[in-house]
Amino acid sequence: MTTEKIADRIVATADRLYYERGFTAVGMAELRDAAGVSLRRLYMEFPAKDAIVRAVLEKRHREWSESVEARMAEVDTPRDRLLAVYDYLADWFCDHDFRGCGFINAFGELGGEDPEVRRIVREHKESFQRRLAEITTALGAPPLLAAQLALLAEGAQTTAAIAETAEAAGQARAAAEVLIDHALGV
Amino acid sequence: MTTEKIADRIVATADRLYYERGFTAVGMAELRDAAGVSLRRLYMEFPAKDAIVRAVLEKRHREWSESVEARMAEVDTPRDRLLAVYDYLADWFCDHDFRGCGFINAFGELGGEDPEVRRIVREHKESFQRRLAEITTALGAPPLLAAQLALLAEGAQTTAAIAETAEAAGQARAAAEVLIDHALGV
DNA sequence: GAGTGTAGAGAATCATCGTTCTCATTGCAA
DNA sequence: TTGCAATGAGAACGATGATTCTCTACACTC
Repeated sequence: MTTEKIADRIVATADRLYYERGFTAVGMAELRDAAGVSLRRLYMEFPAKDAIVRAVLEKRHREWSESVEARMAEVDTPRDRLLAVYDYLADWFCDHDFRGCGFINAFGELGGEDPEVRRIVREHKESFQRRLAEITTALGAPPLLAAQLALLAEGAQTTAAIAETAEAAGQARAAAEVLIDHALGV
Repeated sequence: MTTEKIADRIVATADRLYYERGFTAVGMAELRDAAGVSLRRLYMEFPAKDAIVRAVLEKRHREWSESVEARMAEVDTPRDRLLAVYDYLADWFCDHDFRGCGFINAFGELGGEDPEVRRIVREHKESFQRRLAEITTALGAPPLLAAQLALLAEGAQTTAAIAETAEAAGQARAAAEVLIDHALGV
């Protein structure tokens, strides 16, 4: 296996473990076992645990963006593209191992001590909001709408995780429809 | 100082430290120093760190409920009571040391391993939503509205923490107005 | 086939954490 | 004053974590 493949497997394994149980709760020895590599190899691929955490967050950012983009690409109008976000959330919330937004979790757990984590999480959320703003602009709605739709998505993620139900996605979608229509003066 | 006062001071100190930096990042020795008690006294008041974490979350729940309730009591109509939530958030977000919702942070950091933390966080959020539902009912609006207003509040808290701006409160308030009016058929 | 470098397995190291223990001190009761 | 219980200060303990080191085995070069 090439060295990138190994790094990828480490990151994928770390992502799963960190997301399930938290960053601090999962040690390097457990990651080594789960990824099926030696400790030495772990430290050959990444200089320290921090670097793995960052790589995990960056991978998660790419995957989130791709998944949302794929959902949006399935529909034809800007309005439906905005609503596609909540349909994606509805599916995600049904995942057996859904445990909230990994970035919010990272922010809560590590953000107090690690400015780099804060930066990555902030950029992730900014990028999502920018994408929504592109679409609201295409709709002819103000950027305020994009910010509000983002609030609904954030709230739905934490609420679904904590309540352990998927219903927040549908509630957010319904609210989004009202806000969109109102912003368009319907 | 009486033993309850000491326990209170320990909990208040722990709350501040845990909220600022995270639960795992703050050890018992640091808490001992900051609270100005002996390690022995710490363990006389609480059997283990878990118990302090739980006491912190329970105190935070009482304070949140009281603060929101106080804001609601300042206004006269159910509609204004709902909107008072976002005014409270707007003030809170301006706090120099605001770092998001302590319950969401606890859920992200400890929820993966500690079912008791999950339970406390879930009950906190349920209680908030129940309170909103009482008011939407008084307004003659369906429970769906309460859930949607809660999503906005949750989203605003995480967004304000991550973006390090207070503007999410105003955005959520404006969205809430639209949703309330729509629910009432205005 | 001998020699060299690379990597795996896991022991060793060093720090830190939660928790308990020791012991000297203090406040108080008889 | 003497004896006793309670407490503070902090050392000790056992576990665990991140990181590094050792040593062995194997693959590849000449």
